[in-house]
Amino acid sequence: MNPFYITTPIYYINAQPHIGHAYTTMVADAIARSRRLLGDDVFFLTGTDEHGQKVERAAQKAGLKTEVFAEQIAASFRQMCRDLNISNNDFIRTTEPRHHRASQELWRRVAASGDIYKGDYEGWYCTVDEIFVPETQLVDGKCPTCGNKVERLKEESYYFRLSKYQQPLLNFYDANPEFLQPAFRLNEVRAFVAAGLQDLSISRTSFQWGIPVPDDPKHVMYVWFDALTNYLTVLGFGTADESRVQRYWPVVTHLVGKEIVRQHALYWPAFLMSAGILTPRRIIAHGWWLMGGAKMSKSIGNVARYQDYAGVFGVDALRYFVMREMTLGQDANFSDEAILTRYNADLANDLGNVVSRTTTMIARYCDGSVPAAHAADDLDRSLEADIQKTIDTARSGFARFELSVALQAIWDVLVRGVNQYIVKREPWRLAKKPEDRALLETTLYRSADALRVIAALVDPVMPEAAGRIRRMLGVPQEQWTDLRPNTLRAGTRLGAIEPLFPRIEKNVEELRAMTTEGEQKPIGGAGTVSAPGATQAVGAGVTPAEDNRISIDEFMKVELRVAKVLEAEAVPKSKKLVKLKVDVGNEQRTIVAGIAEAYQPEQLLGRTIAIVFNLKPAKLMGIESNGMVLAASVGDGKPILVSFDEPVPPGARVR
RNA sequence: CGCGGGGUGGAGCAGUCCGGUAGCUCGUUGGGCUCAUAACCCAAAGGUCGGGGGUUCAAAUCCCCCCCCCGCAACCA
Repeated sequence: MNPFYITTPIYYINAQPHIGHAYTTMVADAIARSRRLLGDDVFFLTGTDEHGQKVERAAQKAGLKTEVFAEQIAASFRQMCRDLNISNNDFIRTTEPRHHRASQELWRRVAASGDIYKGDYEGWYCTVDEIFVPETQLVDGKCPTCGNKVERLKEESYYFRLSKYQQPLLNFYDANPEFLQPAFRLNEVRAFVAAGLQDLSISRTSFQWGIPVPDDPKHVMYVWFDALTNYLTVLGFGTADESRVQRYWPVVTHLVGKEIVRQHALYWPAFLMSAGILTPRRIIAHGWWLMGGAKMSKSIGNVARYQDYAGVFGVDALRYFVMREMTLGQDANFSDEAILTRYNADLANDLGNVVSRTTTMIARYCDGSVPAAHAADDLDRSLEADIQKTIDTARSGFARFELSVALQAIWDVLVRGVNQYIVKREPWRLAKKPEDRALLETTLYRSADALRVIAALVDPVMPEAAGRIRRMLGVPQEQWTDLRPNTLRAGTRLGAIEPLFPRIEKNVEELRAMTTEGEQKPIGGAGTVSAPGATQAVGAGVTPAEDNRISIDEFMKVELRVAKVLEAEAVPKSKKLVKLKVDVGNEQRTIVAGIAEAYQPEQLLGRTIAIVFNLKPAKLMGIESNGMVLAASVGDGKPILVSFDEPVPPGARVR
């Protein structure tokens, strides 16, 4: 058996699992299942990434010991695997002893090649994103990515000589054009590497929640050094028995989201080259699910919960939807409308119905057992050719990770093909004439045989539904290696007939109400730390998390005042900024506001607005801003200024 | 000249690497069928493939220029 090793990223435990985690995991599962059906010896890994300052702090905030906090969130990821029928062979947690051992072993091997040295690191550190932010990238002293405060850190740090690997990496990319898919991602990474690489800081002394550096335990490893190693940990790397490393590592495929391509396609091969370990065979980078064309984000509140959709449509339907709808590498839209349409059209009307009509006719006309086929005519031969063609197309589609292509082929040729075949033969008419008996039996045999093939081909994507089709037909699970037409045995007794995917007769509004239930009540379960606000309507139903509340005293520190706009002009070369001069009663001041996309400068003249009065000054595009205008931010990002119904004098306090 | 993605019938997409009658799903319209989950089957309408130029016997596809949308970064206090 050929070995095959597939991984998901290990998921960082700063958040509950959502549709993005679910997507990656379901795709990896479908790939793993397809390989098993092709006869490969598959090892499929997922897990959780649990170290870092962010986790340490989140635990403190939740009032839990870090270990307990980590255990709770990890449990919800394990639960996700159960919920989604994931067939992983192992589940790694980076806090496990085996992983500490493996990470330290990798460190030692890298150190042994002379690629680790000790230095000092001083810089601005964002604890949310766990990165040092270059001075030039700070946005008014805050993290450009997440907008949170950064901290000045100076600490002793070990460095990895990443710069040494610039040329080896470029050579590696050139020699392995298939290493990273889709191809344009490799171009991006290549461009990044070609621009020059800085050595990478790979240890921290500023927190404890991590894996100690060998022989220098006051350092813990930088989270990515530790995290990436997980893919080797589970194979027994650094133990006495590395036979599974020998077997599976050369054939590894890392499935990742596009946001972590750099870590996997750049840092990881560099670490491995340094340690004298084979670089990964293949990295597949998928796109993101967008909600209404916009990025999913907690602040907009448009994060989809996989539980809601699995609850309404079933796990198999959710799996089918995400794999059919998204083209590998591209972003795609997740919407109630789209999943409802796919469900009813593809699963209920096409697949479910063809199973229903075929089994019903066999029950009615043939007493519930599969009849024998008789002489084949052109129509039969054409169907048989289509079945063979679909088997080939689907197998190669799965092998290339093009799940949507494979599924499309199954539907275009087979599911609809069988419907066409049935309509052309009109078995209900044949059943009325005894002299047509042979043709009737042939028709029903071939239809049922096609369903057997369909069940086998959709098995990786919809294992549960495939099983139900097989039970209705009375056939066992089959490997793809010997899958071919006409192997259904005549005389097979059908099982009980049941609707495979009942139509869902709901309109989009009803559906939306069902899929947004998550906002009304906490999810429950051990892993719940804070309720992710899953809401569709922007701003609706947003409730502050329990531990985000502040006291009245804290609020009163913020001095809000009424101001009147005296002058307004666009900031040159800027897309979002407007420079305002405002009257705040007893003084005038300049404020730079990021509202140019929503307001023309002349629209602002003379307006009465609300500002934060006691904000520290900040420089934006070289202009000092003294204060901040208040505006509502809505889903599409266009701010709407706060205004007053009655005239109010500039300088009045707002509270 | 910041990096990248995208612009294909009403909607959502495939096709673009390796030129060869423009394809799929949903929707719309008309017809057929009654085994089946008011499902299924057939047919039709609907596109100058963002715009312009070039290469070619032939361009959605290759080359050049331009426009628009979306991420990221620069500029959301």
